[in-house]
Amino acid sequence: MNTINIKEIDKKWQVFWSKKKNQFKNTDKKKKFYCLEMFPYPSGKIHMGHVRNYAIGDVIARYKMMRGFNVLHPMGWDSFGLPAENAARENNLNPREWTKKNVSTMKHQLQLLGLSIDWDLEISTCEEEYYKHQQELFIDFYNKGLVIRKETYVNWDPVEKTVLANEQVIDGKGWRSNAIVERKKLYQWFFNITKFSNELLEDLKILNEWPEKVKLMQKNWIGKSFGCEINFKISKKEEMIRVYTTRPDTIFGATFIAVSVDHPICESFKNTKDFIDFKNKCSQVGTTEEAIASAEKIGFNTSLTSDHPFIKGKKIPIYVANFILMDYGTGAIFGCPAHDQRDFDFAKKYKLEIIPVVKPDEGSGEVIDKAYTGEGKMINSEFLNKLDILSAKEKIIGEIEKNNIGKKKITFRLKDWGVSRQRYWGCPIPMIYLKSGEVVPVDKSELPIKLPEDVDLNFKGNPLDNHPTWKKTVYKKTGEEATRETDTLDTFVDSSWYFARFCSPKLKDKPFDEKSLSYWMPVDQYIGGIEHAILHLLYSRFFMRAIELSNDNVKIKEPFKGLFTQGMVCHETYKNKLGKWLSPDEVKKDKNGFVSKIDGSQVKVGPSEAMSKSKKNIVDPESMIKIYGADAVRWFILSDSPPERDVQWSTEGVSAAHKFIQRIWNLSNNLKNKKNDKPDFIEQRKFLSKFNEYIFKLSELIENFQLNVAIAKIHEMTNLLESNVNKKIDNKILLESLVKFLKIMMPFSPHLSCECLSKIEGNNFFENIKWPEGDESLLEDQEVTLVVQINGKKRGLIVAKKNLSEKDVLNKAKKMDNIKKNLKDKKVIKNIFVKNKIINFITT
RNA sequence: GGGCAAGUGGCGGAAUUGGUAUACGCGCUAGUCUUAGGAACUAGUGCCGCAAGGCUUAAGAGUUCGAGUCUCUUCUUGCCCA
Repeated sequence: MNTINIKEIDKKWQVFWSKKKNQFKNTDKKKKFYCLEMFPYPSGKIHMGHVRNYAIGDVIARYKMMRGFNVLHPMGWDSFGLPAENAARENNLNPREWTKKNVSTMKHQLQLLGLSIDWDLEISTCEEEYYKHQQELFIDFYNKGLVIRKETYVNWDPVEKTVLANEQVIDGKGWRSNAIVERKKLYQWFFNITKFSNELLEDLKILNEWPEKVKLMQKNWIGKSFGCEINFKISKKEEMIRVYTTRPDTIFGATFIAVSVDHPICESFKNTKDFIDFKNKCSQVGTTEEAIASAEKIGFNTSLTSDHPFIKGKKIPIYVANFILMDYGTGAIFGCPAHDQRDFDFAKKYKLEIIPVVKPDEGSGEVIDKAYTGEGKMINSEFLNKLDILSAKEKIIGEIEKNNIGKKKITFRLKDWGVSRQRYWGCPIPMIYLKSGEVVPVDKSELPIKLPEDVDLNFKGNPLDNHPTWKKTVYKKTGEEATRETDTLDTFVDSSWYFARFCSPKLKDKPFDEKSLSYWMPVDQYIGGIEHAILHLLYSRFFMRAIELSNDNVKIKEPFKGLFTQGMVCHETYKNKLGKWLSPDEVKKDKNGFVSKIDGSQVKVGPSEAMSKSKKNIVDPESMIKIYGADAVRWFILSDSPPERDVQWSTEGVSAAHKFIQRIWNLSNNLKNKKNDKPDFIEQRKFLSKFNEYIFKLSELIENFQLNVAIAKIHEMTNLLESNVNKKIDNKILLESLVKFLKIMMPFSPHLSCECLSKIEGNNFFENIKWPEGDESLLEDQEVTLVVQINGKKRGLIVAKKNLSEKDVLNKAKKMDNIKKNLKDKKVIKNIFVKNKIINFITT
């Protein structure tokens, strides 16, 4: 036995593949396969999450290539973003330098994994060659009315001095800075994603290769709701307040009206001190639904009242309330405290009337300490009484439309996508401001609008705005002086079309070549983390539609045909006596558990959690590759758990994978040098039949993403091969099987497979590597094991040829000792026979 | 509070979709070889029992010749939304 030299072999094949530039280009242009993994942010080093993501993708890409597909498997860098700015500030260098250094480190690390990536297609979003085209797309979208500028309240992060998207606000705090978010009014650029609200929702139905879970999350995010607009007349005035509600059935329980602080009716008292104070109070709460829902409900009494549209003579007070947003619905609601928790809280606080209008099947229907939101029958509602909620809704909407005081309406929760960021390290927005106040796009010939290199990052606020000369420009059409937009684009924009750029990544004059795009798109298999289930995927779906709308030669709406979301990589956590986190490097296993390497003291082992810096439970991929080799690291991360679930990294596991690699190496060497025996044909046939079954199984498992099971089956194949080495089987057949086996392993452990195959088949083995085909005819003479049951209990097994008749099975079963014994003194009333599965005797 | 998953040995997990529960791997136990073992190999390993045998997929019920898988109830955990 000789030991495998993983370092040498890894390097040898990585160099070999990099020279074989077109390893994944197939001559058959019809069968294309675009395999894409979410590209990384160049934060410094790759982590195990990347390893898992790209190992999964590589299995799929290599498998498809072996199946004869023309495979596109590119990689790039999501390289704009705030961390570069922060790091640059700390280290006093340009974000570009920091980013470039990280890209080169991480590229090297990815290459150590032996991925089948075509590095000729590499792109980086912070390079002019990329963002130039993004600016072009921005102008195209603008010309199609898909880019709008509007003044809205934004989530203002006071530490980053920038605007955050709603989804970047977590628990009322900035997702990066963790600072409490404020509300601030600003002019912002928006992508008109709501134009496609309904389409984005409806087309989820055709994405049948997406996880149901992700589709559900998107559906909830888009949030289509049916409701109704109702005009409430302000008492003694001609003005109306238009409210939106999804519960028009509860109109008889309406005891107040609440409007947003920005509602037009506030115009008349907007300069009063009380109102200004109130408004200031409101602005301390973030703009997320969550922040608003959890904040204390406060109101401002306008002293106005409104006439209830269905109860003659009833007047209800009008409040301004902090939980009503101007950009959802109409910015006004009617409050029904009995059946909405927010309204209930509000009514309690301001001592407003609470009238129950829905009575549950049990109980009195009285609403005391909590709003009732369940099913029931209408009460206190005149002509709606006794109806259930749904019928009441229909009836009241009918009445409202008949009386001409409102109409049925569909509303979406989805809002337009604010893309302005007050930051340096992003794509400049190609718009200019004229002296007249007009805002226009720059001429396309002026692109790219480059980022300046000489910026002062220590300036709090927007560095581009602070730059002495950058924003000064000239409007090409008229020659007049103008000012540049100093905001840059949200980095989600960068990642919303990179998949399209990969189809023609070096093209100079256009974002993409339409022909290449229609050939490669959509991405056949997209792979990445579940954390991008909503935003990145939704934005990309929007972008593809926006591109289609602004380019007559593009006819693709959905960018990702298949989607797979992988789980996280976890590791046990360790704490010392003082409660301080210890890293896996700082502890070792002892007879009594884990102890500290430094002082030998006892270490408390905590639950396995997602690897994170704060818990110090990180394992560095590069050092693992150095110890165990690329194949073992890839092998282990795929072997232990289903890819969609979290996996636990363990030293034992990766070491076992390494031992397995060594075992295959030995097996391959032994079989190659084995002397030939006189074959026993029955033995041989048995082996071939079993081996053949695995070939079919493996294809199926890979197609279904059951990579952990695929690896288990490869282990079984190994056991089968090893146990047959010393049996009377023609060596040629064993060797042929070994070659097939090594090809099956290729997508998982390409270095090992290539090394072994090159030794068996010589240096040209790589020219035409195909996935082994199973033999249908061999499946026919498989042996099957039938279960013999008595009253559903297992009493014996019959190993027999496939498709044995009921009669034959029955005869065999009745001859078995255990069956004879158990059937004695009993009368068989019937038997149940399922071909190739079971025979079950039913007795009295 | 609502929605969606999931619950199988000491651990990660498998189960042809209603037909041998615990594949495969880790760990553990014993043995062989070795100067050594954190190497390799061999055997064993769900639980109870000396055995025959019995029991077992979070708990309980139901459908069925037959349930990890289907239905209902309860409990627990995770994720998303509020």
